[in-house]
Amino acid sequence: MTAPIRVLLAEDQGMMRGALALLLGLEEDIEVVAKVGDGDAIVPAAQDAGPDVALLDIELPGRSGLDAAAELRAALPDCRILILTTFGRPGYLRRAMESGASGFLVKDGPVEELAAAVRRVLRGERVIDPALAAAALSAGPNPLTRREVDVLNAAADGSTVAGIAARLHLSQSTVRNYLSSAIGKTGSRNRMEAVRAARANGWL
Amino acid sequence: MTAPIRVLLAEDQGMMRGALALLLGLEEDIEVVAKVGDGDAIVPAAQDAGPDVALLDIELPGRSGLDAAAELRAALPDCRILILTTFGRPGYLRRAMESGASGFLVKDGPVEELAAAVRRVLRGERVIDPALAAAALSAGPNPLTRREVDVLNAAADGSTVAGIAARLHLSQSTVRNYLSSAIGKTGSRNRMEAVRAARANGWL
DNA sequence: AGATCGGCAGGACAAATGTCATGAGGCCGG
DNA sequence: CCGGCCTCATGACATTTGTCCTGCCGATCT
Repeated sequence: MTAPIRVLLAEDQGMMRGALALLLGLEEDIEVVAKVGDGDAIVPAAQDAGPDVALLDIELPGRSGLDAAAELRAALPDCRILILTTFGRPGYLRRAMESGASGFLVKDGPVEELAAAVRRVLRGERVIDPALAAAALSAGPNPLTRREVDVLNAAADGSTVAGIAARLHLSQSTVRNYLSSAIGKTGSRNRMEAVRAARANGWL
Repeated sequence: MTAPIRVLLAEDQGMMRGALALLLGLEEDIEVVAKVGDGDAIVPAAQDAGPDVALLDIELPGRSGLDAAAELRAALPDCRILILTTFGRPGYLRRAMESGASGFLVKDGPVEELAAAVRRVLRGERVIDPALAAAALSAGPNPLTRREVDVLNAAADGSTVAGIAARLHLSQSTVRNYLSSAIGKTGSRNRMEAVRAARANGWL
């Protein structure tokens, strides 16, 4: 028998993290060598543990799993990356692929998929839900500019135009222009809808 | 050895559901007799399987775990209810207790807590994070009226006043009054903040 | 060099939103 | 039976928001 597959697990929910770690550990050929609950801890932990596969959640405290994936790719080129997320948003899948991930799993679907995906990814295969891939392609790329994303993010918590302008060091006019164009691009009628639409597409 | 503890598991995320079921099944004295991913399926499944403990997520498709808890309490008075949720919101805890739950667990914290909580609940103990209980008490009860909650919920997706009024069969003036008072009660400056604040407190 | 795009800003205008005062009816507890 | 609360509704008002147009700058592509 060959050496077990070394897996790094990044997931913020403690119970989920523990459960997945235990499950993967039950597999004969898999060993969880690092468990992390914070996005900023991913790269250091990986450099320390040297995993073969990194299993990354997207929504994490600190930097997101997608951002961490890009850095991990640079720091440990031989480590395969498998994104594991709650939300099968088209933009997430797109960004995951651009960040050099080898696979993209949603947290629905059976647990058995997980170990199977880890093995397939290590073999060099890509693991992507075909329906999700189709959705990502048909949705097209993110139409929002950097600043539009910034402004939507700043607006997401209910800040007023003045507050957003202050936070981003912009004039109120500029903020309203960005908001207006973001609303237009998302086909919405106001910021709330725009934020929701952009979120649903994984554009934030 | 006595008969194993019969557990019903309601959780919408397939991977989480499968992982928890497997983990609980590993315990010698616990048997998962029903797995459910939809709030409306809880009571029927419970009547079918006759569990000793029901482990319920709150955010579910169909009716929420809190609503299901109340019905379950009426249908199977001997079944203990343990709420398992992502969000430790004061209002959730309060409503859980009012619905007759015996315990309230957040999905952070170690997995080992879970089996331990199941056993303790069956023994008649209450399982509640003390810090969370304190927060729930200090936060006080939900200050929003039924209609204010309705209107906030309807506003949460970015609908305009006209849309909300149509959906709730109210006049636009009434909707604006409810919004205004909800904004006042939550200490917010607009609906977005009000929705966020109410959500954070578990008032929706 | 010219065209295009993104970032930034101002002004003017219409529409939506939030506030307030006021008042009707219903229901409950003291 | 009265006071208090909730529901529902108007109208008037100030503020905020969203739209549109104009303009400037720098980067990039052709």
